[in-house]
Amino acid sequence: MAAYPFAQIEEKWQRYWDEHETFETPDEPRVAEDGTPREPYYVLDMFPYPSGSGLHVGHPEGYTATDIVARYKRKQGFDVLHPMGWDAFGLPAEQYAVKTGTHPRETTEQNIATREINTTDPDYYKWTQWIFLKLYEKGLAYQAEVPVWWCEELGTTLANEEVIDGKSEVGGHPCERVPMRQWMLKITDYAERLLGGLDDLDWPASTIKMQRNWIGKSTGAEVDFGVVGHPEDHLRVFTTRPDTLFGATYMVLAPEHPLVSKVTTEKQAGAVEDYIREAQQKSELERTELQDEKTGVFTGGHARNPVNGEKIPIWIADYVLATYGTGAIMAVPAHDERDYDFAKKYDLPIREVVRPPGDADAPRSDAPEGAYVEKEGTLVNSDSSGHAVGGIAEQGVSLNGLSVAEAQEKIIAWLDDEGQGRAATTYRLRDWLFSRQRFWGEPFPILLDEADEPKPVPEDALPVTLPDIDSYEAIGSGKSPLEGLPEWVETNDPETGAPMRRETNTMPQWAGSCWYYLRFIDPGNDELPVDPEKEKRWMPVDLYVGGSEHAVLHLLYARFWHKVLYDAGVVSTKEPFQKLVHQGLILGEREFTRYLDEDDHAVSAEHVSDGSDGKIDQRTGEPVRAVEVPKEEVEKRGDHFVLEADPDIRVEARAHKMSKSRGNVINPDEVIEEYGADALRLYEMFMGPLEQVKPWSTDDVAGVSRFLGRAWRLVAGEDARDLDSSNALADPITDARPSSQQLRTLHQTIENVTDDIEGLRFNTAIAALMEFVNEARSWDALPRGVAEDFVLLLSPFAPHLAEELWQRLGHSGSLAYEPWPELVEEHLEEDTVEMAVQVNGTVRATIAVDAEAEEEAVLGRARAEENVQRHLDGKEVQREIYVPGRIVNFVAGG
RNA sequence: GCGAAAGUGGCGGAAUUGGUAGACGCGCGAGGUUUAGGACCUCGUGGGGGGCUCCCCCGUGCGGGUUCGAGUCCCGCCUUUCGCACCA
Repeated sequence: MAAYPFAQIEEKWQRYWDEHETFETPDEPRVAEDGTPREPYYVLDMFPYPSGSGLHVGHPEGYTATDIVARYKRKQGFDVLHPMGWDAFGLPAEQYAVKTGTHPRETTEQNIATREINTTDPDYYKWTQWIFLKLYEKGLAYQAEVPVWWCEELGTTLANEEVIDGKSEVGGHPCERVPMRQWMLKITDYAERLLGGLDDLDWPASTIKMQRNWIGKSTGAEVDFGVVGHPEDHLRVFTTRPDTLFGATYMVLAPEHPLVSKVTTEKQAGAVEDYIREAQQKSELERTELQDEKTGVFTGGHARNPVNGEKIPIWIADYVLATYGTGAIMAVPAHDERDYDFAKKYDLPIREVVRPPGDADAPRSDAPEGAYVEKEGTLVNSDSSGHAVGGIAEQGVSLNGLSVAEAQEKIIAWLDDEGQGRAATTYRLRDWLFSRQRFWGEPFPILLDEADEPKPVPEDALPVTLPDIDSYEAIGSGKSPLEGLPEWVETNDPETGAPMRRETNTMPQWAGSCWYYLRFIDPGNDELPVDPEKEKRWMPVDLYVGGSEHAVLHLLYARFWHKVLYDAGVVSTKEPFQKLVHQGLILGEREFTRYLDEDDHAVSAEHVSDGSDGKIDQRTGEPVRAVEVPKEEVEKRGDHFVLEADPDIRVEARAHKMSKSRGNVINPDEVIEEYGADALRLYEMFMGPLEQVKPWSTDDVAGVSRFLGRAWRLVAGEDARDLDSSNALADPITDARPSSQQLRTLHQTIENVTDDIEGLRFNTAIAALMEFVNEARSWDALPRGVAEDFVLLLSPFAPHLAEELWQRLGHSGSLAYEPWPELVEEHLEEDTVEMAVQVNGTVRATIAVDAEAEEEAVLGRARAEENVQRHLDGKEVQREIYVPGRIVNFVAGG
């Protein structure tokens, strides 16, 4: 039998909330009893985003946390907006999973029905298109030819990750890089603001850092190098170390650099072409992963260093990325590790120009081993001031003797004066490739004329809806499936009537989720994405909870759109999400694994490591296979778990990510079936800190379920078996005044639970509620007022049970808007306190002393303790440490 | 390779201003209750030791240090997890 009748209780109260629209968020602020309007509080979960592993208990974790905060804030007198919705675009095959993915609302209640939004609803994506038009009007959406992987056999384009060794991951068909017309969003225009905006956000430091790294701001200089034999051209490089210009002994271009063919000499043409072809076959993944050995070829051409007129060779190498900076670098092997490796391999000259601090005077004929990359030291070998620099400047420049910082400043000024360079900032962030050749996405509100010139669809013609078709399959040749629907594609210019074609690419998955938090505020508006008054009232989102896998993509894209909407006057805040928390992953139950080699001999776990093709015995390189071991056959020896039957064989003990293939997925529906939604909520929060990765343990769910049963019986009575035993109360519920001891227990609980919810420490908040119940069960009688406050404290965590108990305590309505119990400090005060007495830092006794006791009296009591005397015997007390209410420490020696 | 976070009982985790380490829960043990129980109740539970209402020693990844006092602060390692990975 269940610990308490949760099934009846939960069904009853879910129906009640639904019928009474208990959690409806009003558009107009509610007014508190004293006439002041309630403050708004906006708490939001990231859109459910279905994955291949289907529905599992990780899903409700974030929702439960936000639901607890929402319920708590309502009791604190806030108007709370806590909506839910889903993003169904992008993954048609998983739409069913998306729908079941929203099912966890059973655990978070149907408090959202009237604000539900769905990105695939034309009434929603009308405004996604509207926002795209704003981007377009501002010149932030443009078309460009971008190389993408194209697979002829599969008839589709593929992402970088889907191509290995120039072949498709699926089927192994050959692929090639083809430039295609793509829509791009100019997120780079906002790089600086996206960076600056991070400063004032209450976000996890790691996420802020990831965004900073992603944006990747570098400051330095652009420098123009002349091309020998081509006076009309120059090679522009970006460098963060312009101080090392005199140390540049060669240049390297990315294989895709536009000037490669021009600088290549006839003699080198064959080698260069071969190299470029090879580089093209590699995916970007390979180019970066196979980093062990750098490769490159000499073009035969030379460049001229603007600071000294030196003629240096031009190479091409794929360690220089076409997409970063200018796609060309000056190589300073003495002060850059990559350049150093390359110079060593191809025997290129290395010239030291920054001498590390400490050996400034040491004369050096040979370049030192390795690259010195620190920015401390003194410039050497950097002087062209005695002469004109041929064709560039009348007078050279000297950096010798300067620090790195001084040298940078001086050389940038000199380059600027001579027109050969300038201070510059570069970002790693690239413009956002915004089009997909898929059916299931938002259509672009764009028409193309006969010359392929885009023209926006007028606002009043939105939305541009997807056609109603059965087959979503690709039609080949790199075209969107929409292209095969002439009746949809062919249209007329609504202004001139001229024949036009619709843009057939669709928007990527991220589009709809870039602004959904605004739509929740005003879901039915057909005039605007969101009403400005309402936007002002609710924004920004006060608490945003979601997985860290979106740390860069969604959170960066949404911030970008938000800033564009701010510039367009649509929103009043510069940042959308004020406070952000990532819930930690929930892993499967802990498993014990042993390993067997091919002959079924046991292999101790410490010898097993990851091979290229699964687990191997690292001593022999032989493959091993994993076998699960029941936990009864395992014991702990020292730091490791071993087989009970053979203690020399270690087993691996760890929890794994839930996945269908591993078969360790816990389904929340089954947990709810057995223990109820309140128990599931409570357990998910009790497991540990919200942000932390935690292993699931079904046994532990039983523990919190027992606690709920004890709470139920504490208030409803030991005999309360089901709802039919009417509105029974426990006999010991009394109308007598609570004792000071009872008040102290209650108010300690109020203090702990309140502080812990504020800090999102739900695990310790629940522990405090458990302590209350453990204590209260020993009382002869439970005063009604104490019981009521306890039920209110419990209610954010176990709302169904709390409502039922609240009703049994004599209330007719929901407790959802009952005020949160207030802490009364004086109830916390204790008459006596326990203090530890130490001798030389080790506890030798504890004494109960009057809370008001004077230091001397306490020390006297402490000294009088028998065990303290024993340890002080024959010693002289040199010092007495007294920390009121906490500790006494006698420091004795001799 | 670089960066960040974290290492506490058999397990999940408490103890974030240095002040009685192990709250709370699981598991385990003993007892009670029950026709029965994967229910409920009571007590115990870091390890070791003793002459066992009590006392002693050891104990928060490892090695040093600061302090009357360190899980907490400092220095140096080790391990794990998560990011980033030629960004000039």
